Amino acid sequence: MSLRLFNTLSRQKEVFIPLTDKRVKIYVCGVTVYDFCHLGHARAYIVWDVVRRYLEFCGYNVEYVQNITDVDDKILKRAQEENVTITELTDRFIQEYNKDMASLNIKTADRYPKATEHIQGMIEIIQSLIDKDIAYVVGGDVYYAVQKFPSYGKLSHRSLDSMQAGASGRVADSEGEVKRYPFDFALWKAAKPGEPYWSSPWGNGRPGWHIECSAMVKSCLGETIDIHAGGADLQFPHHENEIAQSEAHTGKPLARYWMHNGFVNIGGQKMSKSLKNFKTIRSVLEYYDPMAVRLFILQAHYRQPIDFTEEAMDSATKSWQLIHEGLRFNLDFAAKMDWCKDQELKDNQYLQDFRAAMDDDFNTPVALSIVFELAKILKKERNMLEHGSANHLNSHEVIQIQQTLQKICDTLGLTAANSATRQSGTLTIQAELLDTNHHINQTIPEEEIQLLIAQRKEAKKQKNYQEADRIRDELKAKGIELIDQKGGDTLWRYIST
RNA sequence: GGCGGCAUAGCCAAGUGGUAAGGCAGAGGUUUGCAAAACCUUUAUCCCCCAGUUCGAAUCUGGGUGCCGCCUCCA
Repeated sequence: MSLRLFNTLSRQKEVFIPLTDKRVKIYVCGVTVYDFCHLGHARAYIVWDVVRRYLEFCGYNVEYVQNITDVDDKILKRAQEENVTITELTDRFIQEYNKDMASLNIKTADRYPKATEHIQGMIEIIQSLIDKDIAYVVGGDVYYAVQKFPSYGKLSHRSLDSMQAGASGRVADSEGEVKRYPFDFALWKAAKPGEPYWSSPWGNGRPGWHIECSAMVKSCLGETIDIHAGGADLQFPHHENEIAQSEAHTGKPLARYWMHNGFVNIGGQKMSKSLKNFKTIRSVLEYYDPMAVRLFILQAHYRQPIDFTEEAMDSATKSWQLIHEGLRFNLDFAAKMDWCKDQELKDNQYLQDFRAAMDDDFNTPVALSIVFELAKILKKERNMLEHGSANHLNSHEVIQIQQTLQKICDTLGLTAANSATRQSGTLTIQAELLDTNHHINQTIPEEEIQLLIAQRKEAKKQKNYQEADRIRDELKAKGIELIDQKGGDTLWRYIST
């Protein structure tokens, strides 16, 4: 089996063959840092994170570059509104971006080039396009003449004719039109008074939006890369224009594979800046576990739209608990099982099924069905033990299943590490695990819980069920759940959310 | 107007020619003083509608209906 992925260029699934054996160069269009990240960003970067992790799982050496747009009209506007410099503004939101990504367990890119650090590279490309008579200067602006690039439209599969016919009203009426042709786009914009600027052969100004990616791809990864990815909304015009710039400049294909992720909808409607219906990542994380968010996103295929609803998130939250319990198995039961460490993970049917799913254009919903299967086995074993029954798988089998689950979850970026969970009161729990759960409402000391449990046991013995139930209710109100075992013993744990 | 996507159980969602994965929710049972937790079992004769191709279609073809997106800053 080999990896096949959907290439926007051909609109087909293609076998993935990297430019250089065992190395993959990926460039992902990053954020414009003038505001908090929203769920759409979460989806995009989770999806590309999984693509990257899977390629690494397959043994590729992945070079992952994601740019930061730190100069553009919106940044300028926001900086003016807040009366700060653009650097102050962008530095702040880069920090916020990093926090959001870390909470979602998104691996950091190998490089985060900033637009402002690549102005010289942009100027060089623009100059070469002018020299080739593909770009033209008007006043202090420079525009790209799309009609000079014969394959313009090949990515988004549209022709200049059809766009002009359709856009009718919109195309003609832009203010102060100095372009020779409606779909020509800016490579360089002359600075208006009071705006930050860089000097250039065409006067003081700043780069257009699209040119930065052309310059940064070239500088960081080279003239042709393997995968160029981004949200579906970047397909046109952003990526189309990048292709026009880079390929006219180098004469070589910019990327072999173009991948685009679907949107996040809110109540069936696209979440967007203009509709003002977007939800920020941190506002969502106030209510939901970050891994539930990841699961919510990976439960649909990356090219399909997903609808963010409370119901879907509740479902994902509960689903995550199942996986989480599977992942926690080794932590909770390492001491109980006849645990042989350092056992090597052997290839098995689950891993093969996982590969088959992911090889088919990153079919994470199917991959997750395998995760659920594994997690259920472990959860069951765990509960058998917790409820005092004997386990029925031998430790060797359990370890293999545990490690398989761990491996697959690592590849999907699902981790138990930064996720709150229930915690059992009487079972051996490793210190490191306790550390991760300190934010759980630790309201009552353990001794007190044990005392109440003992009192309840005594009440039950005397058939004083009213008192026994009262104690049970009292603990429940404090977030503690009792588990009566078969032999008459009682365990406790925090109620899972 | 141009281009594209989607329509599968109460909800979410795979499958894309061989007789419906998975998650959530629901139901029944075992257990229990009663619960909870847990465990076991179970939940679409059918995949928007019509016609066609085929031994056979949710899956292919033609037509229809509905929803959504891109063409404008956007992940």
